[in-house]
Amino acid sequence: MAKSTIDDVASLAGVSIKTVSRVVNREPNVRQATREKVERAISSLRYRPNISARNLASHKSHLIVLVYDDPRAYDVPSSGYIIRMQEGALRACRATGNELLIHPCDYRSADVGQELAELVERTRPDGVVIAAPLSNVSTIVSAIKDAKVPFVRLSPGADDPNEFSVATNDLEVSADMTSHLASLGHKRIAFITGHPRHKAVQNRFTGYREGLKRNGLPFSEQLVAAGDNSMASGEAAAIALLGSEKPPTAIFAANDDMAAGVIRVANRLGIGIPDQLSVAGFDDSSLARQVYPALTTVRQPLAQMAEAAATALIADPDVRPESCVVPAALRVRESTGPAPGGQSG
Amino acid sequence: MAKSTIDDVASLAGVSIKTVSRVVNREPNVRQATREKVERAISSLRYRPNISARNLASHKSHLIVLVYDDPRAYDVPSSGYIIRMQEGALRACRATGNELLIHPCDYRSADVGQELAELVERTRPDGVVIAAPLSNVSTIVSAIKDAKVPFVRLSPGADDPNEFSVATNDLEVSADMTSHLASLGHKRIAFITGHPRHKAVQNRFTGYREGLKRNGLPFSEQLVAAGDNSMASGEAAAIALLGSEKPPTAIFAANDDMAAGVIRVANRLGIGIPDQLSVAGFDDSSLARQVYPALTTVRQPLAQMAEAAATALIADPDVRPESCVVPAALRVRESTGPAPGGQSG
DNA sequence: GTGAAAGCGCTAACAC
DNA sequence: GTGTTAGCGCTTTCAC
Repeated sequence: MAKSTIDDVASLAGVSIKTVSRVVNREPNVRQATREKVERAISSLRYRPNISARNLASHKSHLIVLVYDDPRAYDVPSSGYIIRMQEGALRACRATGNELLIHPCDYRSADVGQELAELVERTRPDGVVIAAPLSNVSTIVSAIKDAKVPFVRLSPGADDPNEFSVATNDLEVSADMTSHLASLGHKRIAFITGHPRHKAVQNRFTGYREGLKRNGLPFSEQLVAAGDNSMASGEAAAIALLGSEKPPTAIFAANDDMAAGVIRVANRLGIGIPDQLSVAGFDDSSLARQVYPALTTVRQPLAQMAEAAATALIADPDVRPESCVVPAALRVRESTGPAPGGQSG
Repeated sequence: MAKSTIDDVASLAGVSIKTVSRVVNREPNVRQATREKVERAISSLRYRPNISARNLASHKSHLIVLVYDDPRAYDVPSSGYIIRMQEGALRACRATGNELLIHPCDYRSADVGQELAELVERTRPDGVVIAAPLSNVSTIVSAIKDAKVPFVRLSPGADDPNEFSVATNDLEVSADMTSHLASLGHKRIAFITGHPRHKAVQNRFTGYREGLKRNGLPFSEQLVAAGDNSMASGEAAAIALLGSEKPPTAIFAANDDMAAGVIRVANRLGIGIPDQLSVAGFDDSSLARQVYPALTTVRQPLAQMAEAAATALIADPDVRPESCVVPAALRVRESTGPAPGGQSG
């Protein structure tokens, strides 16, 4: 038997197609008895509305696009990051009968803007979720803005109060991590900065400084090394930091990949973790539980952030919520411990 | 200005909408001059065909669904695995103007079948790519088969010659890995088996035995430990293997996560890698380069496999290609070396 | 080579 | 509460 249409359902139920449409779309103004009659017809015919027809008639696509940095472009692909965002966006879509289109792209490419504009023109999504670090690249954001499609940025520190965006409290939680290390008796806490384009990652540095201040610890340039989010850069930073005159007793890296680099170097140098050196990361990537010892890190609520973003896009555009902040949480594992020889707290 | 339609283009170019349609769809039977005239109109109006209208009229959705095991369900999410498949499927879709819908699902759930049937009924994709290990679960495959939608299984060892499927040579390459270890002088090569449901993973075990045979090495049950693809199971297996009377000098795990577990245990026990113990994995997950020492493993051509599968689905169904095998490759890194005290070859 | 007419299966606007 | 009438923007069929 061929696919049944709304007309089949209508004639079987003995009503008009409009009534069927009302039942399917859960609109009001249908008597209970009629509704049940239609529902019986629907299930006996195994009727499923044709999405294309619905989209064409309703001028909506029921499609949400998730745009993120192409993992191929990274030194070490942070796949877990992407998967968790997809998970959240999918949850929002499934709950509402929408579909998710994923679109990894390389923000370093000259024509990302053009690429995204075409994507939007072609698929006419109901909304676009832009993940960090793309959400901080102005060419990307403005390409989507110009395409006149609703969008939400997944980014720390919402800047433009007119635009809805979903953020996490990178700064605050980084200060907390620094306090965690300070409370273990560490006085010389180093920081490895991340990719300068990634704004969230900059906030982590600010949070680190804030954390030092809160604990009455002085900030020193000697205790800061520059990284670029890759594990290799974490290794280089660790070598510099640990080879210095007064090496730190704790290293806080702006992401897990770099923290893993620190651990690798420590292993190579025979420096015990956490006995001689405490190491903390940020992201709680799957890597964090896979390195030895397991990494103390920060769990970003990526899935919840993406879910909130997609939900906002799907909701009635007139009642778009305020920009929201989903808090991250410390995950204390084995890589941090009392400062060596110190009077730990 | 509002979005332009095919009618706008037709009147601007002074032709009928059918001619515009022909140009857009690259159909023959349009004079070159006409074609150019239409193309000028298209670009001056920035015309983009409406997908929903096209799909409705053509009875196609231009959608490919990629179904895979929900990473949330795993102990250690193998996100890289999924990202690489997505990458390949996306490549095929982008090249042909199709879109990809991703659908992670839990194959342990009682109603996956129902869930997938509804997905297909709702989205009417032009094809479904089923990733391993789902491609070996009969309820899943038959749910999709019953939905009468074309599908391709990403699975080792195509069984049903009537069905198109894309595979890799797990068995052959596992034998090669075993030979690699044997050629380093290892005589006692252990194997950690993977999740019994994952057929590819079983083939790796067969390949291991084949490799032993090729190198004149005896197979021994004592050198086999059961795992379930998780890192924890790899650790347990390593403890059993290394604590036995005659411990192996090399351990080949059916996937990288378990191999990482072996490395963790060796680190904990103070066993040097590769000096005292060689370790090999399978998958070349990002983890493989993140553990210390970097893991010798097998690179599965996941992206190419998914691309081949999606391409086949998109192509004319009458010219569906033969089932194909995309070969995997050894990635020799630092975790394998000459057998200790042995007369290495 | 090109065009006219007839839908695809649904929703929107409005009548009843 | 429910039905009628028009489309939405394309592709298809077939005529010319």
